[in-house]
Amino acid sequence: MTDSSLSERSGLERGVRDRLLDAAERLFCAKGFHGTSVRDLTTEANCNVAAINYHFGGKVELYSEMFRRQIKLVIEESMAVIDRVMSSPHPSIEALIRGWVTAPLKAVELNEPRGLVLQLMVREVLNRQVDPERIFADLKEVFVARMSAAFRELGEGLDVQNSQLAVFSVDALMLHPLLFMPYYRSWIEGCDSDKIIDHVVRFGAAAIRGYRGNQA
Amino acid sequence: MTDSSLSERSGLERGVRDRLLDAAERLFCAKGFHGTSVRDLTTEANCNVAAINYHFGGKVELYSEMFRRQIKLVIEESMAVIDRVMSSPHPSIEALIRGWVTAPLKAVELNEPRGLVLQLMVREVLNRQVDPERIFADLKEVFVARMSAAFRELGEGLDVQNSQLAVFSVDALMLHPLLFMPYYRSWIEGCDSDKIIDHVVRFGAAAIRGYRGNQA
DNA sequence: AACTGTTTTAAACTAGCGTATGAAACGAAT
DNA sequence: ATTCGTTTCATACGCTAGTTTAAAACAGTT
Repeated sequence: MTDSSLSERSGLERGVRDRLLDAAERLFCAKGFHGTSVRDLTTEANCNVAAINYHFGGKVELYSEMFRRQIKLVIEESMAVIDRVMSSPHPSIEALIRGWVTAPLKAVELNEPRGLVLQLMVREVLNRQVDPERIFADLKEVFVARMSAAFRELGEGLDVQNSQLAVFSVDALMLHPLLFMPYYRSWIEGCDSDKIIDHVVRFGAAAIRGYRGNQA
Repeated sequence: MTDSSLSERSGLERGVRDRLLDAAERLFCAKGFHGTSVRDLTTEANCNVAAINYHFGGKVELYSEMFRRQIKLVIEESMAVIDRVMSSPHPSIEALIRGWVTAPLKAVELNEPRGLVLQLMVREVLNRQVDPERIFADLKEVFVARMSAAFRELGEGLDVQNSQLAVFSVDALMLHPLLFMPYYRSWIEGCDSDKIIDHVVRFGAAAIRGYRGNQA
């Protein structure tokens, strides 16, 4: 049996299964699904080609397994930020948005995995190698619900639908530079990640504040 | 010689070259670059496998050729919208944003090529099959410059950098539902494309209006 | 030491890809 | 009618992909 619990051992010497997941994380994020071959993966993990099929059943199964592991981390981190900001002495829309977008945008500027995974998430939704519903189920139930509730607390006058749309829109404001950072930097003079973060915070907060007044 | 001018003929009976470009438009948008094989393309265009290499030199060249043709259309259409709104009796930020985002979002809801190409553009930037600089050169020079100037005219108090960032952000507000429309519809109750368009207009306009006051 | 179930290995397999080739068909000009 | 450049065709090539196989290595149990 290919029981995953068998692979959780000391930590010093990781098993083939875990080494493959690590390799998948690095290579898929860097070169995408089609750009990464099973031979790339197995040489990176120092194991035989057959190991992928033995442990996971195939290339796509390894892919979605790695994906689930990463999404879980991203969601937990985001939830922690919401809790921290909302339980601070003076929570504000600005602080909430800043807490949300800073880590990913900084990460993508430094080519750290945290940012690359988010890029890959978008790429994945567009390329449809994996059923997205299975992967994003938690995102909807947990994150959108929690964040839109926070928006309703801070920006008075938002109803449920408006606040959910606002969450999507702030996500848009973050994802856009996350995907197109190089264009921001080369097309807009004197534009670095700090400038972008400040802009997103101001732009998003202004939108939420002014949203109510602009009915119809 | 593979002269492209030869292929511009009556229009009733299109040549192989044009049929291939049409097939490329349909198939690449639907299934992506890797998901579409040269055999898919040539059977869709009713021609021999070798035709792609003969007329374009290879699969990627056909891909970027189709891409250029589409981008040109998108840019021309967007510029026309700017001109129309800005020369109307009472131009407003709302009208400008609405003119910009309505066509693409409506198109993607109806699965029309206009919207699918925009999705493909994003996918392309992320997958890097083609040098993006070559494709997006016009976008920068023409569109961003023109739209940010319009923003400066309408939303007083914006400097050059702010207005450029605002253009990127409104682009973000449009691209996000364009990419994730299914999630909007299923996660947010009672959400259709009209609701989304209204939201983007209100959200974006409120952001630009309130932007100035929120300095630092 | 022999048995047992699991994991790893080298090698082969099948399928599909993009591309290349050389001959045949075509069309206009002489 | 012949020539000549262009286009189309059937077919084959070389390669790499993901997967499978069957034997060997391993670890734990009796």
